[in-house]
Amino acid sequence: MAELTVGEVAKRTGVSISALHFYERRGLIRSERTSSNHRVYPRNVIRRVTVIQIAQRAGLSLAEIASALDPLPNDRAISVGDWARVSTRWRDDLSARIALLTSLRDDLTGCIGCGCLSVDECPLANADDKLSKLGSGPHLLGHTAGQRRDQK
Amino acid sequence: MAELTVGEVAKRTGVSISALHFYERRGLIRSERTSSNHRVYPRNVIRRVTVIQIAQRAGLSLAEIASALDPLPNDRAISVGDWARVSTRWRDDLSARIALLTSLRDDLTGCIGCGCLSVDECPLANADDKLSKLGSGPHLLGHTAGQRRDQK
DNA sequence: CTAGGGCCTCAACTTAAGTTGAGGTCAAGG
DNA sequence: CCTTGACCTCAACTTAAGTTGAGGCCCTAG
Repeated sequence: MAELTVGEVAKRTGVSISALHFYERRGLIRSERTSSNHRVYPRNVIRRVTVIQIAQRAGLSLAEIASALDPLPNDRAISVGDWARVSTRWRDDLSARIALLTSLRDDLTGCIGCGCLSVDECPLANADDKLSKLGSGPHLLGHTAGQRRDQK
Repeated sequence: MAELTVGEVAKRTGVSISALHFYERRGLIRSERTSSNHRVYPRNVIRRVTVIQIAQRAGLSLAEIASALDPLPNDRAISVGDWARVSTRWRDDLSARIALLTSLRDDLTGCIGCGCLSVDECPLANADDKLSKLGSGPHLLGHTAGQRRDQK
């Protein structure tokens, strides 16, 4: 049994069938079809989906994940080298996000109870400089959203 | 000049007028009207909006912010005590998010190049236990989204 | 008087990541 | 033969946080 059906992939990865269809439309995974038009996946799709899940937890959007995964083989298994390249980048992204949140938390800790929220003196109130770089732009949203959503 | 117009609030806080309208619909801020139906805000709305921005950076959704701000006075300025109560809670949320991302990063660091992505042995591949609480579900998206949007 | 600026409302659109449902196919089992 | 289960497609809906645009009011300056 070298190949898997959608249902099997869904079961093994915990990702819903509709999400797998969706990933396929977005170009994150690919499938072959049986004579009766059912999807069939090579076994390594499991690893690919796993990588996608990790990246999502790290806060990347599917678009970002897609572009990172793009150069990787679809048919062949993801190699150690491929993974090293990709994971290093993601770890760095994560570090940046962590640094951002940490500095915000530190400011927050310093300001608890200080009542200094006056727009000009508080580091929190005018931290925009600090945060505008990473915090803004098109990704935070998608990104953060992902995180928050988890909690519901 | 004890009162502010929307345009002034927008200018001072960096939040667009349409976003201020939106916050009002969501119950995060409140306004009075002039005889010609224009919004007028008490000066402390600036502080309130500042607090909203900080919370958004911390990763909270407007709904969460609204419920935290709910018990706080709309008319009177936010007191030091109010702020301490609210900011302490947010700092703790932030700490939790930071811890989550940090553990993910550590796993990622440990796994770079190990090629162990096999579904059963890798801490990353089956970290679901760890992360499922905070990381999955429908909310990931929305939350992140807020942050992302800011940047545009 | 009329142009412009600032503001108002309301509806529709946007992105992300999926989910949900309707309607249809195919193969195996009773 | 007919039902059931697994799968297929396609369109529409969902949430979040706003943005955009149309159509309209009021006040001030030229």
